[in-house]
Amino acid sequence: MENAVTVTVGKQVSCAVEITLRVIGGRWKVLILRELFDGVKRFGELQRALTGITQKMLTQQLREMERDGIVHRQVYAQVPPKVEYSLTPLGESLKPILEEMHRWGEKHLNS
Amino acid sequence: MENAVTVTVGKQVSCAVEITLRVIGGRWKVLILRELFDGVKRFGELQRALTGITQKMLTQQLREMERDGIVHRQVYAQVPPKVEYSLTPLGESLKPILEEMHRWGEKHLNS
DNA sequence: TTCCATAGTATCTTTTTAGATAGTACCTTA
DNA sequence: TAAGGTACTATCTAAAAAGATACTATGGAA
Repeated sequence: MENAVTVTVGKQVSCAVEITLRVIGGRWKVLILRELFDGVKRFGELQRALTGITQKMLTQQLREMERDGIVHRQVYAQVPPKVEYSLTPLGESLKPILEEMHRWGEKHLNS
Repeated sequence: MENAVTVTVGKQVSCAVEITLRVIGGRWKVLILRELFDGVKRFGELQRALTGITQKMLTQQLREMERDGIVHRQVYAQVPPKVEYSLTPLGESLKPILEEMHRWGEKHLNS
């Protein structure tokens, strides 16, 4: 958290915390992560679990998470299509953060 | 992180993690927090430290953080005005999360 | 032949978030 | 009398994120 680790300035990142925030930020990513901490899931399973998400949003978020290296996408050459999503080791390494955030959120609720 | 702690559904929060994300999310809050982990700061000091932030944004973010109970606002009845901002104990309790996020962000940079 | 399931794309609209810019109040000092 | 310093508020605009809706491909089953 020291200023020494500052990276870039301006429109860019000025603290490494911002990188993490970009990776897990937004309305859906933490919820997707929660599902995937459970294990491998298919596209449709995720969609059913995340009530309210549109296909477009789910696809878009999963693509970003893949690009960020936290989600692995496994396509099976079948019809109808089958695609499985899972966490990469980097994705798994977010778990302590999410757990801390979860505890904090609960505490905040009752205060 | 268990589904048991789920709170509300729909437009509302479905996991406690989302609460934390709301409190620290956005472009500026983590940076403001970083400044305040350093100690008490005046409005102008914060503005100078956060290169690029507008007064409106700084005021707005600080108000939200105050409403969320993580920032304390101390007004001195002087002219010209003097207002000091500091973290509440609840605000301080975010430090472990931000530290974890910082470590993760750094690791992600070099990978 | 038509329908179904799955995992998408493609557009368009709405909502949210952020930024730019100008104006305010008040006492002190020059 | 005018300017300065501090911490704002008020509008308006731009950009980003999210949402709604419709469309696609493919092979097997009815």
